[in-house]
Amino acid sequence: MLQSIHPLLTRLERTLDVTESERSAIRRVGVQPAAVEADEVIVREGDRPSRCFLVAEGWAATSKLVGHGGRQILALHLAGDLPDLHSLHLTILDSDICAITNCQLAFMPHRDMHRLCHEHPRIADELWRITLVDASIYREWMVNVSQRQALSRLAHLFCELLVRSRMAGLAQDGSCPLPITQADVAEMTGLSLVHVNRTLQDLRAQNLISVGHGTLTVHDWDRLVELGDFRPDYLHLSPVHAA
Amino acid sequence: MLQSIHPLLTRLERTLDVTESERSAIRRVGVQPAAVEADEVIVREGDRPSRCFLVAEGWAATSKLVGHGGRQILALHLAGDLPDLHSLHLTILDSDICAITNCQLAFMPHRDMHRLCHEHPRIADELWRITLVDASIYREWMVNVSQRQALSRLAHLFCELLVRSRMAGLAQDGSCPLPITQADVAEMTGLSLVHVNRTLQDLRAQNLISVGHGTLTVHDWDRLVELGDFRPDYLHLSPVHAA
DNA sequence: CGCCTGCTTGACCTCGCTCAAGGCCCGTGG
DNA sequence: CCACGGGCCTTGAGCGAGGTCAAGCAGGCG
Repeated sequence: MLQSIHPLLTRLERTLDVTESERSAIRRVGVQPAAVEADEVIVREGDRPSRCFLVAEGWAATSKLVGHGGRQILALHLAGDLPDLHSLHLTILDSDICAITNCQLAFMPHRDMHRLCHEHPRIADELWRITLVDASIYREWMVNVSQRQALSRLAHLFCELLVRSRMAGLAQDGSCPLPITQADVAEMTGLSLVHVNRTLQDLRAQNLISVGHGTLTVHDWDRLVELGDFRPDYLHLSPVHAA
Repeated sequence: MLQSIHPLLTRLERTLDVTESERSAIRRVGVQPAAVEADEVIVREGDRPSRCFLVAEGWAATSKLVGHGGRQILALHLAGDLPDLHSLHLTILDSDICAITNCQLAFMPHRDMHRLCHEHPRIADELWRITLVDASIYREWMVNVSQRQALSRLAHLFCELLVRSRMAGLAQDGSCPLPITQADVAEMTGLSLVHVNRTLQDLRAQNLISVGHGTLTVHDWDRLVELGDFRPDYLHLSPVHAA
């Protein structure tokens, strides 16, 4: 159990004004660190976990396999995210969560989390809120995959990634890490790998972005936002971050 | 304020073993009934509601407008559902919610809901869980619109509708109300109206279902499940209902 | 009777998929 | 130092699921 920098505390302080008594309660939540390799499955559909985890470093993804062999990435998790927070109240997992890059994780027992919630309703509310923001992102992704053309779809994804990276403290102005392959992008957007490739070339040719070598750089934010029909309200940023 | 049959109580008793003291606390949540006509907007993207509502009767839908004029239906709400429960912790709504049929609604002030949650953590947890099940359904819908072919996509939708209608006490064996137009189905599945029409004909021709006149009848549940790649775990039914 | 909403059909087109092959980069081992 | 292999990215060619446009039809209601 870390004393000075508890990962959950770090995360909560991003969006909540944590009091001193809350702070020490959070520190009492047990933490079991773990390192996983890229492509490793962290938790699997059908699991009944007794703990949940926070991504301290790296990228993870929630995904589902489909009947005919396809896979859909449903959510991306950056540093500070709690990919299976919902397991606190849903006993059986309905999707896989796997590491996209090498990750540092912090596992925390459900028991401790429940105690924390019941002793500190403000924290319970904030954790609840976090799961609601996740749900809001699902809604927007659904619109993305079902309504937007390939070009807008990728534009929207990159807009979101830049904003969220910035929130996680990973970006500098127009650039953020993008440690994913084109195949991953295909699974996030429901496009084929080949078409993702061609669409990326289109975005590059229009001088909107550069992607490659693990980095995304946005050259023309306004046009990318326009093209991607990106309105960030669905991220429910606190006014501080939206600014 | 209803005494004997409070709509929230009715809903919670479906999935929670409500104690006597909880019961009376729930009854203290103010209820303002309202009737809305089909196609009326109930709450709108950008609103900052100070109350949330339960669908007592009828069908409602959460939807978003897209840049180029399209609309995506993101969720369906049947009797007993709480379409904007997330407004308890997200101040600004990110989608519209509108009535599909004429609806009876029960509005409940956030203030009362928050008091209920803080005095009765089990209820707070159950309401949290309800929002998590909604999120799980978003995940599955995302898979549906992005990965399955039109035929499977509709099959999956109808499987879900029958199961959920049954949970809401609206179905009898293979049949349930389906008070929606083909245009609505198109907006739920991300298909064009024309293609929905043809795909429905295909489903009918295969003797899997009958649709029309406001009713859905499933003739061959097993084959429909197979075709729709339908695995109901994502609905997180309590074992009681899953049976 | 006439209209409006919802369903159906036909014809044509296109966005994105599939299959297949080739290129680039980098790490490994001989 | 070079050969080899494996990810990952790129390109070409052909095809098909589903979109779009346009029109006609059926039934319920004022």
